Amino acid sequence: MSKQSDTVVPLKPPVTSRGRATLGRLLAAAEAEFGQKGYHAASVAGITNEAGVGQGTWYLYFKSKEDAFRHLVMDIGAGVRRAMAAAVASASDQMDAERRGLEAFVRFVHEHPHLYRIVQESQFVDEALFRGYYRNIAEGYAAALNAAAKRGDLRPGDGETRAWAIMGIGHFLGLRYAVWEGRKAPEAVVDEIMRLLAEGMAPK
Amino acid sequence: MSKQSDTVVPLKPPVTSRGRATLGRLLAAAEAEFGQKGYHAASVAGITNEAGVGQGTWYLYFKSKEDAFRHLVMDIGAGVRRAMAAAVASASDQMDAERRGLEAFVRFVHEHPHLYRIVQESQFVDEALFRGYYRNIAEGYAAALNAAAKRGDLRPGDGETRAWAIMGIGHFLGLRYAVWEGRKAPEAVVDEIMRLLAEGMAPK
DNA sequence: CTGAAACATGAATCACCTGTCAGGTTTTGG
DNA sequence: CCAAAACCTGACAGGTGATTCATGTTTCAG
Repeated sequence: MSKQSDTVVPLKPPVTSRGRATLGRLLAAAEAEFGQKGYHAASVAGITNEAGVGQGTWYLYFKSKEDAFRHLVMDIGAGVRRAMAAAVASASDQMDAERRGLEAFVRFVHEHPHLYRIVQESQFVDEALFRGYYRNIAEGYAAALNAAAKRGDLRPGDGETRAWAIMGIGHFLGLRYAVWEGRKAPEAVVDEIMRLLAEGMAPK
Repeated sequence: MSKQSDTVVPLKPPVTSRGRATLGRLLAAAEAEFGQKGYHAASVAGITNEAGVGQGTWYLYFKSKEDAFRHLVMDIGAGVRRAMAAAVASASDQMDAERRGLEAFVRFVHEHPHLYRIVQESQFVDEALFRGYYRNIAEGYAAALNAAAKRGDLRPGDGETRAWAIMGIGHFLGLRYAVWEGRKAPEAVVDEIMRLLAEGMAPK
């Protein structure tokens, strides 16, 4: 079913401005179609139709439907990491970084409403791609948490487990608010989450 | 694309034991096929073939491919809630319930490896079904957390936000260990998560 | 034992999809 | 301006898939 992700071939960029415009429309249409219908239900005909080009044009820019989908997933992953890294850069301490990261993530999802569905679908297209998406995020995150713990910015504890746990919290936060309700997370909710992350919820 | 979930018609159970056996094989085959390939890539022919029956037989038991899928999602949701409720029933206090619930969830996923993919796919088949799956779990959970806070078993705080946050943690815990590695979560990992939930990670 | 109800079949229908290709049109470098 | 390169097209070949249906076979109450 799914080919290995190392078969990805970078698409050579178009040379003319007409070509760049066409590619741009195709990418936008593909993101919308894949995001709305999922990988298998999305059709190349639907995408090219929405982009306003002939069906054959698709194959000037992508090796196949699967190839394009893979690029989309990797682009999205890179975008998430970039947005969060930027948001966290100016944090004063690690707990501040957590809040900024969480908010930046929800904001990114809000701006890329197809993100969840595309990433989720990737597991049916290429399992390695799907795992890689999360592992890439988790890896850098775990390292940051471990460094923070070492420097006393967090209580001692395993950064990897913490990273996956907080990713889970962020995932559902984004799902509920950005994806389902099309808005950013209410401040009270982020406050409550930060309280949970900072002090837990066990009675004293 | 996706019909409303209120059109679900309960399938009338077969009368003879032969019929019940056939339905059982069909359901098992459907769960495996949908779980491995996703909704759209799974085929009725593949399912009936795996179940060892003719293609037409499928339509004696299900109104359509979509109808069967819907039933599968609802069955899985009910199973998750039942397993977790049972695990939590004997807890001594709320933090104990958290640990038991988390472990029960990962155990359930471990025993139902197709759960994640089937639930994730449901959003492309019927969005309301997908949201309902999580909302159903969250609702009861939030109520339990609020009650625990009221009785002093947890620090004061919003149960709903806590419920979604902990669901997120559980989701990624199940994904990493039960789904990806086919095992239960290591005790050290659960310990670390419980520490995070109980006391947080901010420096004192 | 028997007739009606339940259950089973797989070929056929109709719809739709990916990827290709022969034959255009548009853009660009010189 | 002009030839070469880039870009575009949409019909078509070769498939797959969901659902129906005419024709059986099996089960069971009476």
